Amino acid sequence: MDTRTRLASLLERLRDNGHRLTPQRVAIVRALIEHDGHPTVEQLHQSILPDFPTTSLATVYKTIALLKEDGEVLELGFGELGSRYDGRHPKPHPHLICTRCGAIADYTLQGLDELVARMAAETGFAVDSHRFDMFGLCPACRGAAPTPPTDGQAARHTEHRPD
Amino acid sequence: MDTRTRLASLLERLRDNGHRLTPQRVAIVRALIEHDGHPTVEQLHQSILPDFPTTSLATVYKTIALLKEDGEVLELGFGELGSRYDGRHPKPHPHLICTRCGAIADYTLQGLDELVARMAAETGFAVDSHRFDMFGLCPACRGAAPTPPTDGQAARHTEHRPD
DNA sequence: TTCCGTGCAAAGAGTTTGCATCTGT
DNA sequence: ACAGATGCAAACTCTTTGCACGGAA
Repeated sequence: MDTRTRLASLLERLRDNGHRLTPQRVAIVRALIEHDGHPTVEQLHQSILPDFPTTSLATVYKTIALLKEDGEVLELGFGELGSRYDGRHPKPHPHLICTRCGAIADYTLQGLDELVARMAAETGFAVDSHRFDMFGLCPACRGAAPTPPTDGQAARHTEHRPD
Repeated sequence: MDTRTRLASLLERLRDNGHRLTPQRVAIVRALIEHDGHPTVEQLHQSILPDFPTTSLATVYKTIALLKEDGEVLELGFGELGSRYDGRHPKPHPHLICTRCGAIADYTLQGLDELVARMAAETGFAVDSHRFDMFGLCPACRGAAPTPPTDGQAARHTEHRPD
């Protein structure tokens, strides 16, 4: 599904659920869908500020909350590191998170649902969602300086959340 | 490994790393190891209060931080729901979390390490840890009232974190 | 016109930190 | 004795909430 279709789908969903399509809301949803990656609330806020300079973080949070209610956005909370959102693929799936540059890659694991179902069956739990994250260094950061002390040579590629 | 051995092992580790074995610290580590489940900081704090009434939450956090540095405790952060700690099995492993009563069950998944290694190899990430959690209803909560409105009959078994 | 949404600021929760006072080693 | 630990309170971050004004339907 292309981003245009997905965007229309989300807006329609909001409208059908009795929510108003304010310009800010549309902009937030658009930013969420068009952002290639797993944006933070802060990043979404920043992307719409040029068009809507008075938009508050609270509004972004509220809009995302609406989408979460409908299961149209996947929230990846990382404790103190804040949360990332995926409005393109809201179904749970594995992620690879770079602990150095913050990049997050999606992974499609065949048979994961069956695996989860098997564990559920064995334990007697009625599982309805899951979370599978792996932490380490992304390909780019593996090649970069091991643990940059204070040098400014390694072209520290700026992916998301550089910390 | 029984809890007694594990406790001695952790205390030794702390001592070897140049940390002092204060009574509070020993009590916190003991509480962590002896707690059958995945205690919260609050729970650890409560368990040692009878013996050390002046102990502060900060001290509990600091002690856990030491163990985390040594990789001797597994931290399960749940965003707004706070964190749970596992001092018995610090190696990453799957968990089944009951969203109703808060119970957390461990699961030993054969071949998980190989699976993670395969995903790492395919994506080029250098994975050094992971997190695999499943959310749903535990066996006890499945049988209980679907979504207790206001009745007081269902013997709502008190596991951890009743929410 | 009527609610719902916005945006500001204040509140909240969990965790961390600063600092003076103790204490293990 | 001295470096390190404790414990209190303040600080911090991310997120939620209260409320008056503004705007979608």
